[in-house]
Amino acid sequence: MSIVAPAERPNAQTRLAPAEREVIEFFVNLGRYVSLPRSVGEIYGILFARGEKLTLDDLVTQLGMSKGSASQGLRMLRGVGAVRISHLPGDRKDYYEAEAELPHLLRGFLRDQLASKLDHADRRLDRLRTVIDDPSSGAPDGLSERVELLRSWQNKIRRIVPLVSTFLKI
Amino acid sequence: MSIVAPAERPNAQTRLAPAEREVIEFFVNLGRYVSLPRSVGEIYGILFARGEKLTLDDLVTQLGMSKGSASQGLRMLRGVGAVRISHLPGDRKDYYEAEAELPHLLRGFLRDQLASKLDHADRRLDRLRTVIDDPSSGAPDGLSERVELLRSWQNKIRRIVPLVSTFLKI
DNA sequence: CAGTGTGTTCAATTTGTATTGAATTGTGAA
DNA sequence: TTCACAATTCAATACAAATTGAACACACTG
Repeated sequence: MSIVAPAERPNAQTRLAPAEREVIEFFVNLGRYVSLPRSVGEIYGILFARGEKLTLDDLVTQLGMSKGSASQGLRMLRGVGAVRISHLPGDRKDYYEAEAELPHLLRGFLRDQLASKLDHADRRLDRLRTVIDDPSSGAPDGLSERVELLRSWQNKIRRIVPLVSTFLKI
Repeated sequence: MSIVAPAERPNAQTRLAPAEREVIEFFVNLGRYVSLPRSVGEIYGILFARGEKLTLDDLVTQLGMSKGSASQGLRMLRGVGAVRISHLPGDRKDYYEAEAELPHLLRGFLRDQLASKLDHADRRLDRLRTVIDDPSSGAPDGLSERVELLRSWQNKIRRIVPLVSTFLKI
């Protein structure tokens, strides 16, 4: 009985140049701060490092990740405008490249992420107020004042967004 | 053989007033945006809702969480200055209350979280540059220019922080 | 001291999130 | 149509993070 050596599966990361690996790790780290999955950071990282258009299949082989991950990661990145999609004539593949302009990236983030979250918090605060105003809700002393404080925070934050936007010339 | 009914363990959440539950959920949600564990949001939430000093044991019984969670959650909240600790004469317990002033909270966040992360990114960028400058790193064409772009982002973000701070009168 | 009432630690468990890959859908070409 | 290829979906799995609770450490008290 002979023992078959495990197939030499070339760990995909191996073929990346050191410089590329470093850039990828940079974005993976950056993504962690906003709790993005590693795969998303990797995808943006390699697109940023290469500075050229890559296909889903390129990502799969170069990064050694599954098609599923690549597909979902690209969807997220498209969603916030961090990658652009394009096509080559006579080629059915989708080609992706990194959007590297900070203003563009931030605009996407402010619009898609922050705005919707602020709205959600608004609705939640409204509901909170009606609950508290109901005498049977058992609201502790002074709670409604503290909730008004929350609303004033909310308003301040809303006024900051355009301030930051103009500073960044978005 | 008689079947003993399961002990009537009053689900701790039950004793919370509706208004309190609503406030707690608000902060749990808020915390999710910055990926804080639910327990942390709950702790800050009940402290905010009550507006009075509570002990670790109060949190355990009122929120129905373990001592371990309460202890660790409080440590984190203390760390960013979101709760204040105090003591009563002749009482060994620690009493906690929520810091409800936005400026104070943001100051803690900016200092402890953002600043250290920007520094970390700085170091990472420096390393990235040295790697790229090494000709054997296999850096793709134009990468060093794109990395310089990253540095300019970084600088812009650094200039925004004081801007926001003054606007919020921190 | 021993005893009691605190808060903390951390290995084990539970819960939650990301990733995989086979099945599926969509689409253009022949 | 059917074929061939590309991307997406999603149930199963692997992985990561939060929570538990019992053991521990500490410090005041009698």
